Amino acid sequence: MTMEATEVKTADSGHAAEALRAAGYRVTPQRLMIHRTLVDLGRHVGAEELLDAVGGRLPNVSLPTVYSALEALEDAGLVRRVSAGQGRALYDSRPADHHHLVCRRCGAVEDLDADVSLAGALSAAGQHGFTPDGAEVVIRGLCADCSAR
Amino acid sequence: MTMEATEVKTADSGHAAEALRAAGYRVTPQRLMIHRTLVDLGRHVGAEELLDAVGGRLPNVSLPTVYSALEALEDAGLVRRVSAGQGRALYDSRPADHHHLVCRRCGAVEDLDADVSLAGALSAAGQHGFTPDGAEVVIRGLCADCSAR
DNA sequence: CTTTTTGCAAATGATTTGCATTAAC
DNA sequence: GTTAATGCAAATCATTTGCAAAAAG
Repeated sequence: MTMEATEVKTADSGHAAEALRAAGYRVTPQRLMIHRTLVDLGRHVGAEELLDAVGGRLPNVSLPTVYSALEALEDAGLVRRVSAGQGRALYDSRPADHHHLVCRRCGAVEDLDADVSLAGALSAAGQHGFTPDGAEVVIRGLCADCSAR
Repeated sequence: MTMEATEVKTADSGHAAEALRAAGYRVTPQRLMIHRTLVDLGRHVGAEELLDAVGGRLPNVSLPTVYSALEALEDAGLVRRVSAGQGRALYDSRPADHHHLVCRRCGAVEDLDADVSLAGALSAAGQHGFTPDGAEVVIRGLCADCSAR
């Protein structure tokens, strides 16, 4: 037996709680549920959309709480904010660097797994005095749905 | 002699006018001046900042006109909108694909010229049913100014 | 017990829209 | 002349802030 059932609600809420604590944040049911819901949705969603999904699981969660939780989760390295190009920001439950496809028609953002060597770009960035945290490829165009129409 | 001086105010306003016309837009002094000002500024600016700069050259230009002109210019392929990650969008007078450095502290966006092969990423995108228009590398981190502090 | 987080309401800031007037074509 | 673009004022939308009550450590 490697996992205690007591006090552990789901496989990775323990991990999320630890990461929050490590980053100096308090662990609250709202933060855990917002994280879990984002993971379960498995796609890039905006704050309002996420609030709707959380609403069915925890009552009385407010939009400001969603924003504040996402900020804490991002700071704790559990979530990443993606600026799609449309007004609202989207949130991604995969914190590690990966590439994105951004639809110019509908604004959808999808993950793209591809092997690209960004070493050259990173070293060029360093020569500009820039200190990189991460790098990704962003491909703009039409998503499958919008291409079909 | 390859260029007529008559009716041509600056080296590329003729090009801008043609591109606008080709995209089905009317050519107005506001659109040309907004484009020219963005080119002259030579960096990534927001709509309000651009309005301020245009204000000294053409009187009574309004913010809605700046937004509408930028939309037309983008559609005509003369300008590119860059979603920095902060609230406001920034506009770039270099329409061709190129890479960006985005500062997570101050939100500044700089151009980065580096040779990166994105062929693999583009073909992976196609396999998702995605129709790419262009691709770039985005590097997040701290710009030279923010690194220094 | 102390400090952070929450929830609500209201504020902010960027961008967009409605509409009458003006300018392109 | 027709139709699109402008300028202004007002509306909209995402996100943030202020503050009292509740919860975390």
